[in-house]
Amino acid sequence: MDIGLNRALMDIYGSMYEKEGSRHWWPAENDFEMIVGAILTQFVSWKNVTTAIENLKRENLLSIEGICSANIEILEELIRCTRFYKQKAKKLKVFCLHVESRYRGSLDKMFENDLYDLRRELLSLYGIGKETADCIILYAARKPIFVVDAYTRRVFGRLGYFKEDESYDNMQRFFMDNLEHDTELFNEYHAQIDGVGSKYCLGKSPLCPECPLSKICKI
DNA sequence: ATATAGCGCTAGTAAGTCTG
DNA sequence: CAGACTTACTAGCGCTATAT
Repeated sequence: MDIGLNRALMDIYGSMYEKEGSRHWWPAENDFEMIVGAILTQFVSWKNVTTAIENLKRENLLSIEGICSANIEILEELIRCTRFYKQKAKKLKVFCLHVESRYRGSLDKMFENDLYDLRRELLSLYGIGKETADCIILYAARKPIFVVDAYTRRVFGRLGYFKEDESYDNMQRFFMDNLEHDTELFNEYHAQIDGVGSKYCLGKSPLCPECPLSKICKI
């Protein structure tokens, strides 16, 4: 751990937190809803995910048994608003069938695995890449792993820490090497980056004057 | 004549992952 | 690596209808 970097990262965190307050991430009623959200939000804004989750709830399909037994075309229709709906319907099926067959439908049982075993297992499933796996580990299993994404790359790129095309692993290592491994900190830190990335640090015409990081930003 | 609200259209943008 | 997946929302624009 580099003490200077740790202090810089905690300063950045403090500036964001001070302006935004706690973000209470991830917004879901339970672990399973969180996981469904994580899969559906791939390359889609959160607003559309909310609609899809409401659809699933309305049809009483927002559960492992529900998804397992649901007709795939019905499922596709309910989550259509989250783009790539055919792939995503299949992804939900694959995940739920896996938990059903290997853990008798118990997420808690699955979460008893240690962090890196759980990560390997999630990554082996169709539809779960690094970001989704890490989101599930942090926000549902509540184990300390740092989630990075396109917002992280953009925000920290503009702060001068990352290249435009920095790899997922490099970004993740950067945070995990220089922060205390604490589930609550990782949770809130990612949520704060997400907030700044979607509210101020926009791709086109960012709103720098309002941004909590403007005083330490390079652009 | 000018202002403006409402509508339809287009282009750009949006929390990734898999396959070959 | 690039290509595939392949929807929804919205800002921005021109157009028209109605109000000043």
